[in-house]
Amino acid sequence: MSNILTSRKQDYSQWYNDLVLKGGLADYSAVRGCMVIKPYGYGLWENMRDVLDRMFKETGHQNAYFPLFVPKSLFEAEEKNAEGFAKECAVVTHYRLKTDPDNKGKLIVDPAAKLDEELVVRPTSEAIIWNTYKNWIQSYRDLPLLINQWANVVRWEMRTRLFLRTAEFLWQEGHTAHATKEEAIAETEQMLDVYARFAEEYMALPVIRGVKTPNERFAGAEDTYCIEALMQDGKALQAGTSHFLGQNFAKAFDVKFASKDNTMEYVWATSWGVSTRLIGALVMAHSDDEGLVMPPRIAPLQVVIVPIFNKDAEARQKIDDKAAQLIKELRAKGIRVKYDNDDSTRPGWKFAEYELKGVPVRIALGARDLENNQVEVARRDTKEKAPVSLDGIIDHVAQLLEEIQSNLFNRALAFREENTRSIDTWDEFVKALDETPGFISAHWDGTPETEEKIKELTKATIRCIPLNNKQEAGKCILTGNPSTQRVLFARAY
RNA sequence: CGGGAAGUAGCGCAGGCCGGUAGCGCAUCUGGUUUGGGACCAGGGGGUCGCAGGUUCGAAUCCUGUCUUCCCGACCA
Repeated sequence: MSNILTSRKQDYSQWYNDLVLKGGLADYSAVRGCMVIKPYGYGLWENMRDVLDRMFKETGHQNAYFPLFVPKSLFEAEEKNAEGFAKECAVVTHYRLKTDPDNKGKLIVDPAAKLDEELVVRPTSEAIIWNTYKNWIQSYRDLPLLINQWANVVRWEMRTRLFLRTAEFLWQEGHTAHATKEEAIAETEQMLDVYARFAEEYMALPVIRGVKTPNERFAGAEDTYCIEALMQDGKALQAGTSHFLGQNFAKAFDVKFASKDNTMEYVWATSWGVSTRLIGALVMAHSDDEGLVMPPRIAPLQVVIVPIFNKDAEARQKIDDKAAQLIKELRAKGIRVKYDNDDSTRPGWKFAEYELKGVPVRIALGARDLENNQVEVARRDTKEKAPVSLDGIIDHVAQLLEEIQSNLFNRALAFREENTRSIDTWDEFVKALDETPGFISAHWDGTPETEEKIKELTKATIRCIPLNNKQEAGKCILTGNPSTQRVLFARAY
């Protein structure tokens, strides 16, 4: 194990890679652009998934599963959606291999096994799902249809980065059908709210809720809502999206229902998703030069107990016994705890290792502590250490976990506020992007052309128009044309 | 897909120009001493040098192709 992490200042990208790889979240694989999610990273994803899944169910959704493959003819049915994803689709053209007659021990694609119709590996599942919904929806009584699926999808990206952009990723995608436009919009907003609450309350990640401009909209949507977060290098990251799809998919797949008035109407649709990209957001939002920093509520491991042994076997037994008791009591409180009594590494090594992994609370337990009826408690977020009496230690730890959770959120929020600037001139805008990156709140004349031009000139995009945005008259940062509100710009992942 | 860099033991690297028995540090294994911030001593194991061709008596080294990764662009959650 190499002990050296690249610092954020030195090379932010390398720091991120180091954390993901050395922190044991993921590994590269033999497949281009695809990563292996390791147990620690997958444990984190499981915790995130479990919370989200509960929130989805609490809002009336059910899980289902649809096929990985989408026949090309279905995929192309909704034109804009198909066009938007066409460039990055993996396509299955054959269903069989055979041994190579010219090269023993090797396989070739059997030309005789060509599919009549190619299968697209789903980059998103609207097509296959709406083709199915057609059969499930006849009457207004079948609505609303509220379905979520946990799945993998494939997008053949040109440039990949662990968790942030991989060719295959895990996500959930909700797909709902409604009788009215208003109800569908309410669903879109409700799910955005679920995502925002999840990000803020569980990931300790403050997010801006907003609406995308037409340029940045999901292919096939009428409106795309999003949550946007700010990373420590001042770049924005889209952490989740919720789309109001109008009747686009209903029309493309002919999904109609008989209303109460006995008229045939197209249903109104939404879709919404978050992915393993959230893990990338988590890493970049909270971690430091010592390693990962996990928010307690979703940390795979919340507390680690490190024994400090010495030669005295009797003292050792006492430490083991006390640790066993602490674990029992912490687990009774629902706290995820591990006792690391591996004798092949010394305490200092373990301290560094669990800091790298971002375990929120570390308890060191030695003979000296037991004599004083105390333990040493260290918190990962501030790296503070303090002796704590064994009387009431369980409550102390439980409370400390909550404190760390809110501290991480407050810290990230303060960072975002420090790095959100209101700017009114083009020169300052350009200068800020290079010198003090972050969110920039600025006026925009509302045209796609201007947005495109700004992107060309600065690589900054409009991250969103914040919900409940204050209306104020102003002049567009680029063109000087009149504007009615500020929008949020940033360079983004 | 364009530009740059790289692939040699689990990890990090040297060797390559000038072809001739594959090396170093960490990790690992065994034994011992240790344990309050990445321990120490002694001994051992592990690599067809990314892959495929070619040149050669002989290739990690020279040539061609190919795959993968990283960084910078274009694309994107």
